[in-house]
Amino acid sequence: MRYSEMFLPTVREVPSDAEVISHQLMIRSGMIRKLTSGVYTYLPLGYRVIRKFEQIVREEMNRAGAQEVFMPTVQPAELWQESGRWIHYGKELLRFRDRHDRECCLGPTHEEVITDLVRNEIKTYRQLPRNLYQIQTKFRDEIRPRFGVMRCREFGMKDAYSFDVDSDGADLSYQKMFDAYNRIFSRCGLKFRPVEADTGSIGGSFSHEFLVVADTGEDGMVYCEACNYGANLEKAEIVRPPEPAGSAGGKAVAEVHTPDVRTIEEVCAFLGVTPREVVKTLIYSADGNAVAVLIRGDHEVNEIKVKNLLGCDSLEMAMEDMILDVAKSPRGFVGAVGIRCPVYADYSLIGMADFVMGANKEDYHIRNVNLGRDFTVKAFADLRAIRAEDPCPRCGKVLHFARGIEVGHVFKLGTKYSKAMRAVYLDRSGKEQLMVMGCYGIGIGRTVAATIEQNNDASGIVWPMQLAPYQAIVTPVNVNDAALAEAAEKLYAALNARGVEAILDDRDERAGVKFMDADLVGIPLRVTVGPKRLAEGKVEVRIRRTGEVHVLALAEAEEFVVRTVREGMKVPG
RNA sequence: CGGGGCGUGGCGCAGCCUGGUAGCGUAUCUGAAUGGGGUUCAGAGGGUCGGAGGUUCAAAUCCUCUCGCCCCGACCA
Repeated sequence: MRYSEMFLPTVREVPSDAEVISHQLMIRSGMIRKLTSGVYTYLPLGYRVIRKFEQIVREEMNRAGAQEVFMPTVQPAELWQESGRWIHYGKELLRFRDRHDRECCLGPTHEEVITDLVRNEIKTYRQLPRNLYQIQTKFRDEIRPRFGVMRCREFGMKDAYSFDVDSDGADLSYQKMFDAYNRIFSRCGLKFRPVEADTGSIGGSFSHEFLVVADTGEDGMVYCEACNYGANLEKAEIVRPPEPAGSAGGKAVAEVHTPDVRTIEEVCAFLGVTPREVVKTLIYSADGNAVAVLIRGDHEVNEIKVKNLLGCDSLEMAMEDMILDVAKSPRGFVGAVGIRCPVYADYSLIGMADFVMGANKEDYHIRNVNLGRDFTVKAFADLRAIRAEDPCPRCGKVLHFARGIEVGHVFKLGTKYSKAMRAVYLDRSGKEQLMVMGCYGIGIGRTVAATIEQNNDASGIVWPMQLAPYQAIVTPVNVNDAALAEAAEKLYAALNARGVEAILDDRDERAGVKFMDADLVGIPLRVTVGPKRLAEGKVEVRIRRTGEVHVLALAEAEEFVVRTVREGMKVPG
């Protein structure tokens, strides 16, 4: 492509509303433009990268035995009512009515549609397993879109759905997708980790997220280099500590007047104790019912764990009136002794004795509280957020913390949707069985953005060869010099003929401008055709990533570019 | 939705407090020179100051409402 004819508006200045590097660079390099909050247009350069990534995804999905379909964006409410998600999905589901006043939504995901298709068409175990995927636009009415294409409302997603006869089969399908995802992200040259994750609103029995390691990522993860355990912070397990040998504690309970002392810090300062000797009592409203969660003073609650333990749809900190109702005391003085709601204790309570707690009485705390003697709990569970000093739950070694961008998520759904929507088949004995499902997503635009997040420098984007919108750019230093123009033109034609996706920067611009644009846009190889070198029949090939420059005769330069591109495009066996 | 901030030529900003009819940089167009890391000079075009209403002789500036966008929390590919 000739640069002079391209629709490639690069911008020199950093856009004021772009926070993260990938967002800034996607705008500056002319990849995207915003239409409205969380909704973007891909310009030619950006769309080329998208298509390159989609191609990788298709190749790997097909290799893993999945077949491509294409489902609608507009979906009828009935299907969502059937699965139960018309109610449970929440406001991210964009709903509207058509002219006949029928309720519809824009698909934020396609479990309902695919399950409907498959239940209608697949009748026997002979037709299973099947894995169907699509690359399609999703709409999720995010509360707060941000970071450009990273978290937007309308976005491209690859979603695959597997259907198996039983749980073992589903595990196999899951593993195939897991492996395919590893290949996909590896081919993009990404540093990433698959980690155990919460299943959220999709549901199912377990899941893994693929997180691209980046400080700007919205997710936290822990991982263990010794045993390869990895988990999202939301999910990261904490092992149950051993029961203490003897029964410690046993001092008499003592009520203490603690006027206006509410927070853990205030309590500790006032009573001269450490947070490890204090137990926090947090009241939550779980689907409208009060529950108390006990946790050691120096720990934080992981609400997702609480939510999963209770199996509720909504969980929020209780309002003041609910607290007064169950604890007979305002926030800050709540304790478990005599409280009138179910009490759950984090594992950290095991082995604690003679601790401090709210007295359920305004301006009072109590000392020397002991679990079992002074109150009982409904259950002990892992309810707190993991911390740096916690050991790996699998092998006990040191855990590492990192941030990441969730680019993919694989779920073992089990029979959640097949049950709700009656997706059944006949087994060998002619008996009806529920299909066992899995679903597997990859954020297309988000992966591209994550790639930029990991591959950039002060001058701009540094594309890995497999995703580069163009692989090489031929830059005559001055197009008004006939010899330079001609040599560049010939080299450009030769590269194209040999399958290299090249740009000829034939603009009547100064060399500096062309270099800046080529670097910003991130083309992996640049061939500079200048007067001094050309007098000797030579040109320079510069490698964007390393800055390395090779001075080569024209024919050698052509060979070098072709070879480098082919190597970069190699697909791992 | 709660909290914070911003809307002024394409982009980045100043002007607003203390009303007097819009400016800087950059980009764009024309001409000339230049030609290996965003070159230089000369000239030109481009803004109902987010929108509506109000106060005033006079509003980008003050007041009210409204819309949009960004950042911090709950969502997730």
